[in-house]
Amino acid sequence: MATGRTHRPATRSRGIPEATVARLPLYLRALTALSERSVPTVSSEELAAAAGVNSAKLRKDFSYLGSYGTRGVGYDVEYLVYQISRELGLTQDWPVVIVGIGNLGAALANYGGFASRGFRVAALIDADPAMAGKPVAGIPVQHTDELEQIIRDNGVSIGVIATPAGAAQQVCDRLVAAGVTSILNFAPTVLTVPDGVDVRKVDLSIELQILAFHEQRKAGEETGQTGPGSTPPAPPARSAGVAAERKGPDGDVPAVMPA
Amino acid sequence: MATGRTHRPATRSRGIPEATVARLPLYLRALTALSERSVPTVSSEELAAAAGVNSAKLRKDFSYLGSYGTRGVGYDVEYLVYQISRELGLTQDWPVVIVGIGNLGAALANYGGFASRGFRVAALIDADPAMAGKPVAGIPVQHTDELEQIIRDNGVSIGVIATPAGAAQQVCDRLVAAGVTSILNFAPTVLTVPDGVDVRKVDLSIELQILAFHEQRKAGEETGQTGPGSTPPAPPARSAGVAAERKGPDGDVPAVMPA
DNA sequence: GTTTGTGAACAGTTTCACAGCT
DNA sequence: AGCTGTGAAACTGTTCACAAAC
Repeated sequence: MATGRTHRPATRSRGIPEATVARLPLYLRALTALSERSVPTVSSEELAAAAGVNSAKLRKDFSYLGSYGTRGVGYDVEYLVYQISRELGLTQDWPVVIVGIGNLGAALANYGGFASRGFRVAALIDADPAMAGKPVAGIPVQHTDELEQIIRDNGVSIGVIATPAGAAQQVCDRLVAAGVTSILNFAPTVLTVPDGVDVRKVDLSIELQILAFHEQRKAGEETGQTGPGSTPPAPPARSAGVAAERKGPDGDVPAVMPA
Repeated sequence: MATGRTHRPATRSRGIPEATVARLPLYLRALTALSERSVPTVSSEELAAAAGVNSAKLRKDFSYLGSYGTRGVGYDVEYLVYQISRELGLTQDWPVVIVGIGNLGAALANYGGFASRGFRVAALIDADPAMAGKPVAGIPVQHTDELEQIIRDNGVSIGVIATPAGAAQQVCDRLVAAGVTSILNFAPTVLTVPDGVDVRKVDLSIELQILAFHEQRKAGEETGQTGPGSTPPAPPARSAGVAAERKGPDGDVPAVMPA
């Protein structure tokens, strides 16, 4: 076994299945919209439609939280908003730091949905000394040297990494050492963290590749073809032992096929 | 049944499980890194470690693609890069449009990982006439009026929505009507699309809420408490019929608990 | 001896369908 | 009559463990 865990152990936290937890924010958003329109109660059918899931799933999900509905009537919107908020831990506020204030980090800092819902941007941190003091989204950027201090002074337990891939693991290690136990990673790298630290990743490039897979399938269905017949698949070296005849001195991969 | 599907039908596409498809980009990234270091072969154990999964899972995943390894040796890096790229449809290039060039849209346009791996930003589109013509990441922003024209002229089948939530469904409808069949949605809304259109969403706020849930659980374990005892849970109105006594005239929800 | 590929066991998730409460 | 809450069934995904290939 290696130095640290890479994946959280799918911890069926407190009896609530992970898949359910991942949907609670969706329900909460739909409920908040209903609440703003002063809708008093909602049925599982209506709420499920608003959240984009089916109603049986929604009822099962809510059953893990307790019996918060009324048979023959539906769910009290306000009450459910409160219960889900509480379950998600949104009745307290969570100071977060964003590390890496490039294009993406700045966009995140400016993102409204961040500030709402109990999350507060406690600090913006960047390695570039030239950025120090410059305000982004009204918050002055601080230098990476201050990272540990900032984490401790603000009691930060959630960190957002928006650095280049090369810096992400190092930043992650420092965040964890300073006491952060939840990390949202936007850098395209696999982070290794100790047990007890949660990592979630958001990866644009991965999402696009998944879409491309399905897109290709759709196209292939129409024409009966699997893909465009470009270079034929180079067969793996068949001679025993050394299998690396094909790799040229430049070591460059045609992974992306420029054309 | 409503006007359109909200969820793709979990289509176990071409025999490859969805969960496996979602990990292929991860393997590809790890393999590309190995390839750049001119590593000729890799074992399932090593590659799994680099991708942050366990080796049994990786072998099972690869078994869906075919038998591309050599027992006693491992996998040929170059060959596997090619096979996965092809499976994901990355041997062709995919023109994408980004709609909504605010902070986030601009960050996405500037994101390097976008341009690599077969994705090409074909156009940037924004509703603000003042932005039209202004170059972002070297690409001039075009007005929403041109959307249909752009999609068709460039044969775009993948669209990225980075607009405010309120505009997202409308933009989505126009993209779909113009021929887009895969959408990556950054707006915090549930999109409704017809059958045959894939939607993937990236939602910062949801990810943070999931982290908060686990974070709260960790805190609760230490102290034996479930949460901070703020306002006691308002009981659901017990009288039959009208259940909305508590909602004030401003209709604002205490979902977020300012303190 | 090493490492893949895979059937079989296990675990988690979704859907069904209906009993039970209002 | 209407809608929730939930066992049971069906399905999907993961892990185990070992035979087969090198």
